[in-house]
Amino acid sequence: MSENMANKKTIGTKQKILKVSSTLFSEYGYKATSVRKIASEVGIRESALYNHFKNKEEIFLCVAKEIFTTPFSQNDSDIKESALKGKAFLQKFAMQYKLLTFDKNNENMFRLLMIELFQNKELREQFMNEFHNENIKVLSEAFFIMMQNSLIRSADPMMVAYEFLSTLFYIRLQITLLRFDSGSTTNLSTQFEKHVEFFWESIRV
Amino acid sequence: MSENMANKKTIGTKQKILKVSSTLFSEYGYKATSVRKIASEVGIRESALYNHFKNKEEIFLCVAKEIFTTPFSQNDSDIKESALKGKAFLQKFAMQYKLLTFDKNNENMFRLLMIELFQNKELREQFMNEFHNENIKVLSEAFFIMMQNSLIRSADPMMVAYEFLSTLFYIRLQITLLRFDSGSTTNLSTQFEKHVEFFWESIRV
DNA sequence: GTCTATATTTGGATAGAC
DNA sequence: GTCTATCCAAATATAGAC
Repeated sequence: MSENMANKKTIGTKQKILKVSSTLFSEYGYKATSVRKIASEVGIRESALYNHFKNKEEIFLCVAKEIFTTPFSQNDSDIKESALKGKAFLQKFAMQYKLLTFDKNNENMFRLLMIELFQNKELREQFMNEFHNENIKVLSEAFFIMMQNSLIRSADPMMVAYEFLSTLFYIRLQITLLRFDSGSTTNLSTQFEKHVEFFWESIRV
Repeated sequence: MSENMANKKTIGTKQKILKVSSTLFSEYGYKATSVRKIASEVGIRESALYNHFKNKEEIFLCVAKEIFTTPFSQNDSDIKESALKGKAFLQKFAMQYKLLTFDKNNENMFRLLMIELFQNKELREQFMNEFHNENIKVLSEAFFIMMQNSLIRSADPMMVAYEFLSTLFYIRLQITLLRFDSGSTTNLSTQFEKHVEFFWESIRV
């Protein structure tokens, strides 16, 4: 409780290191981010960093841990209920996805994920498990329920989930790319909604 | 003509540098690939590299140039003809995409693109233009023709193209990720075909 | 916990002999 | 064109004073 405020200096520094590192790693990647730059932006000397972290990699792992901590899923009973709403469920799901896309912190973590995806085997596995499989699971359960209730045409629920998710991912990637260059995303920002519209027309009975 | 064979040593070395660099860059990215490693794998000293390229960046640019040189498009008359075939056109397009996904050289270039996408503004622009827009253009023209001929339901052709392309991209990314870890892609390898099946059912009248 | 100073490694690049 | 030798800069990390 009082740990948060107790010796603010220590905790503050460690948190500041993580915040700065998070920004730098997600902008330049692991290799191109030097501890020098981190220390400099935090406002301390490099040697002082090592009072808080064993080495550069430990800082990175600490930052990377947050990539997949975004709670995003709904519990099972929630799904069953939501799925019965058909299109509204898809809208809700897509809106959550859109929210993450435009959330500053999630945006950074998504970029970091993309940058390090082919450099880090563990990230690849987490991407597959927690990013892909987790979403597929939720979605295919929902689509299964919709099929049972004849809201949508009959098909492999996993396949439908895959189709729905892949486009969400692609939209997110494109938006993140544009925002990285401070480009306008006005055209793309409605893409999530359009996707739901198109997709619902594609599957409804 | 005889340039290919004339002084094979010189040309051979330059080509070998590019080949080795291509592999290393697409595995570790620009920053994490050292000229030392390149020279070592080529079998020459670092200093000898500089007889062929001005510096490391020039090597990279030379390699990166090949990312978007994959001929993939068909000419316009071809499209009009193919589009009339409806589903067969989609199958053909998806098969070309699949071929690129599993082609060793294209696979490397795709990985390099993904690794450097957020590190290199020019690559981002090329990705948007030559990778995304080019495909969207071809596809939306085809879908437009299909709509005119009442082969598919009426909708925004660009939107339909976007939906079709995004899933292809996602499949490619997943397969490339799995293959990087020497994982099995048997489940995913039929995903392209399944995608076409599902998508055609979604849009046909 | 932070600083100065320093050790050590790695990486990009050049000069000049052969 | 390639080699040896060398330089210089940048980066990770540690030791010890304050």
